Amino acid sequence: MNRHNPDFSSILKELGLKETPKRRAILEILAAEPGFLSPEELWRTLKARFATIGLPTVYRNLGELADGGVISTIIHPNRHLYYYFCTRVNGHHHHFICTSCRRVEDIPECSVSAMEGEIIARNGGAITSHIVQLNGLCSDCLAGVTE
Amino acid sequence: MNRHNPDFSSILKELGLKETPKRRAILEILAAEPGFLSPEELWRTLKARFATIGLPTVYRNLGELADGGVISTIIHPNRHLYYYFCTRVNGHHHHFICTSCRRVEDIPECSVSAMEGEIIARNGGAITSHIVQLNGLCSDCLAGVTE
DNA sequence: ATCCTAAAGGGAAATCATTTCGTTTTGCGC
DNA sequence: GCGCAAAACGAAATGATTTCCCTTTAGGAT
Ligand SMILES: [Mn+2]
Ligand SMILES: [Mn+2]
Ligand SMILES: [Zn+2]
Ligand SMILES: [Zn+2]
Repeated sequence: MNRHNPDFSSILKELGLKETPKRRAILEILAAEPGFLSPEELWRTLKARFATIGLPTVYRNLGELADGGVISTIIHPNRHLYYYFCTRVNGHHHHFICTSCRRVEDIPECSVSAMEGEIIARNGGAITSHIVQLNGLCSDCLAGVTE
Repeated sequence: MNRHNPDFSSILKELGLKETPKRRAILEILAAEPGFLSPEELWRTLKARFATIGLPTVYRNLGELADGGVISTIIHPNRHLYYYFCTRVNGHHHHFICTSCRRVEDIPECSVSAMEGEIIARNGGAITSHIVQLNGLCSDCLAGVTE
């Protein structure tokens, strides 16, 4: 039930998604991966396990799982899609991504929620969502650079 | 020199960009716009002023100006490009965007910089940049919805 | 165990925002 | 004014992502 042993059956059931071999494989691969993956990279890994699997299947599943909050998207300067296994049910949090090795680390505290109140008080309106992502070098990559 | 009367000549000179009529028009249109624009929308406006202007010219200029920090990009769920006039020289800050009318408002305080220190202390590594964007409804759109 | 049906997958093709390319024009320092 | 690098043109290419239509499958009901 932790990051490397989540209960995929329950997760999919709650989302109303059928538990198919490919869907499960997508979750397994993502959950085992310390960094974010592109749909195409995931597809290459999947093709080693399945005789036939289409790229549209990968896109479709990633989209559904992201909508369901089981995986999260990464914002990349190249504006391509990247996904990371991180369920929303772990509570609201954000991510630090290493631009060198792609590793993703959780940032448990959310800096925005604390100030939402005063922002609304000042500007009016309503905040429905927010995006926070820290980019940089993880400790390993930083050590490699400065070594 | 405020938002609606910036010194485009100086800005472009500092960036080492020539002051062409089209480049100036792009800045003027963006600076007069309260919300974010797509390259294509900007192009349509520009075509009213110039007999010929290519979409690649718009993309190229937007890219250069964003690289130079004169305009900033908006993160949109549809993953298309949107730009907003907001110079980096105004100091580090972030934006609240109205998902209904596209209005952009500055958020002067940065919630992330305060916590960067402890994040690094905990995880190691180095933070090189961060993304923060608040999405919601501006006061006008909220009033319209609830009226 | 078999049926049934909506959901899922396959694969080829389309989409279309964005970029590239080769050529022509233009800003601007001298 | 000259010269040249930067800028703009426009047609064409690119390629990540989506659409389409047909086939297969998961899983609840009989
Ligand atoms: Mn996470
Ligand atoms: Mn701003
Ligand atoms: Zn948050
Ligand atoms: Zn900030």
